[in-house]
Amino acid sequence: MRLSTKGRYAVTAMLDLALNGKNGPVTLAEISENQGISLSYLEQLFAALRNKDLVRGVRGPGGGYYLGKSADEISIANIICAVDEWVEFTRCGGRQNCSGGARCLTHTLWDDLSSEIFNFLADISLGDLVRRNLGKKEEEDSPLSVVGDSNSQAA
Amino acid sequence: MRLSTKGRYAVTAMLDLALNGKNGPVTLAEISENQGISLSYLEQLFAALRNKDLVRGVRGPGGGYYLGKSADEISIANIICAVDEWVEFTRCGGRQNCSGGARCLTHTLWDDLSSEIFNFLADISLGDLVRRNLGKKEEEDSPLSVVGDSNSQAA
DNA sequence: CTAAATACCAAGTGATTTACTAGGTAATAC
DNA sequence: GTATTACCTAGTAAATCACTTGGTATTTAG
Repeated sequence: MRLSTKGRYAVTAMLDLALNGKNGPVTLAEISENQGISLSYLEQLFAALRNKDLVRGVRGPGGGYYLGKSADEISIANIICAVDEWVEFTRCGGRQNCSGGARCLTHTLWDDLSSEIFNFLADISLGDLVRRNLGKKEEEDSPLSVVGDSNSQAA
Repeated sequence: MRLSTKGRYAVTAMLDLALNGKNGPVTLAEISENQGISLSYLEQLFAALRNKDLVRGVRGPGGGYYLGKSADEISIANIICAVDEWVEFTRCGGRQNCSGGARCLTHTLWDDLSSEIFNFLADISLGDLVRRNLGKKEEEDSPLSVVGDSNSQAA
């Protein structure tokens, strides 16, 4: 699993689309304005998202983008994998002199960890994030946050 | 949370160190040989790890590296944060015209998600991975894997 | 005391990625 | 028909990646 700023841009843009696309398509110009991402960069990201059927574009005036499927069917892992091409880390494709050595021991461990992270992100859907956000908007000061307090201990 | 190949190199190297460092220090030359990582690149990674007290170096013949603390006290998040400098994603540092707009809504959501991923990795220690690996070595074909089958569905 | 082994350090490098700009073409609503 | 939108291609400065080169500092073995 590769998790870079590019993936964050994509997740952020998709979140914006999910939040604002309730009635009618959302233009990339709006997302660009909302999220402060350059229009052309968004076009590149959405080309990748379109290839994976995560979004659907409509041309012409009044056009824009819809989600390609329901927000509940789109996981964060889907989004990140669409724009951040998966790169194979281990050089030994199972074969080679690597098998059996101490080298593949850690490779296997890393692969397991990698799967765990992937599954973690695959379990969170765009719909989850939207509901989470709406809940926050309405309760505002209710201490019932699903995601924990998240006072940026991730720094 | 930034998760790139650089972080994987660091985690892999630390895993190698934890597995082979039971008696006496492990040299970077050994890790380089075991894991197929260039010696000088390892030196750079270990410089960062040393700064965070995750490893301790011993010079001279018979020298090498020890873990800076017990494997149970070192989380995967610790390792990745040591080598992959944390980059702030949102441009609005809380202030600015951003607050209140639809922009910060998704920013907040991303921050929450980011925290979740961080906490997830902060909950896995090097010691966990080592025990996981030893378990696998001894049971080999027992279907009691802690991490699931992980037949690379993360691809 | 000397030589070898190791950590430690600094500079540079080609390849790739990032986020962007520029300059289009294609389809559609009005 | 014209404006608006998606869609496409090429290029680019800056950063990052993984590595090479060429050292210096410290410690052990002999």
